[in-house]
Amino acid sequence: MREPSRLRQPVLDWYSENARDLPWRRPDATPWGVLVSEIMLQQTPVARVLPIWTDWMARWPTPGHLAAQPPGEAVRHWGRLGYPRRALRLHGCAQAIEAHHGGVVPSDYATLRALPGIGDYTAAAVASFAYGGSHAVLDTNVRRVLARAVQGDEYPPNSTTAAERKLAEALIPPLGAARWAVAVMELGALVCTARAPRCADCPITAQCAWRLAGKPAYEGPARKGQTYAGTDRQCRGRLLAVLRQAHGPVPKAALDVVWHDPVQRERALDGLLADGLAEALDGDTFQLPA
DNA sequence: AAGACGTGGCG
DNA sequence: TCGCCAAGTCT
Repeated sequence: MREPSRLRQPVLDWYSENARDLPWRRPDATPWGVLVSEIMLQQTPVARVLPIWTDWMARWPTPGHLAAQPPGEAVRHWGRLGYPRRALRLHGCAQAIEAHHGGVVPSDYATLRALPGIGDYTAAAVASFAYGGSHAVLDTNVRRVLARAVQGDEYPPNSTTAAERKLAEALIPPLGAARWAVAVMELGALVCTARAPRCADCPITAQCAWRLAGKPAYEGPARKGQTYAGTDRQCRGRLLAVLRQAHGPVPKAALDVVWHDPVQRERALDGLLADGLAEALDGDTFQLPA
């Protein structure tokens, strides 16, 4: 990018006019609120996160509040957000923050990155959005916008490459890195979408390499389609739903009725136990982890 | 390093 | 209808 500002300024101006009013973006949002939102937003649409986040923050307004609860309560109030191991990891974050960081969400990337469930993206996002840090924030939205606008490809590579990271870092403005990061993400989420991009509403359509090339179809390897019906994942979801709603010990018979195949059912239950999402009181009774 | 890991809405 | 996709992380 010879002139990063050719890309940045229009996106920043667009964001000023089109940013959604999300609670974790408001001035009164705490670093804890930002961290909670980022974990919840992993692979999960904003609309589904909103009500869970609101309930969660009212219930546990600080890491200390959550850390004082058994992990099963985090899993219970995670509801049907999906990927419930995130609830366990968020609980782990709260405990680590209490035990090792004085109850304060860390502000530097490396410390955040060491917390459970916090990878490259989330560490960069929390450091940027909660503390105004300057990092390359590479999520699926940003990767797609850069793939199109700069590389001229419809989609980014299947996994993040060094080239993508280098490009993202080159685009970080000297001032206002966090606002730039959230602005590109928002553009990817609202306009430069995966399926049917709204190029007519795009602030950088004039300089978008992909559009200028005539929107050539994606050529890379097919992205892995995720099946769900009939999988262990679906089975685990059914079993965990029973435990979540139970508010107490659940006899095995109550789990047996939600999945027909006993082999798969046993495997899924063992998986939940191994993951710490459930625990056995005895051989025949189960509950969320206390 | 490919695959596991939830769930539901949309085109 | 049904496959694709959503602010990824971990092993």
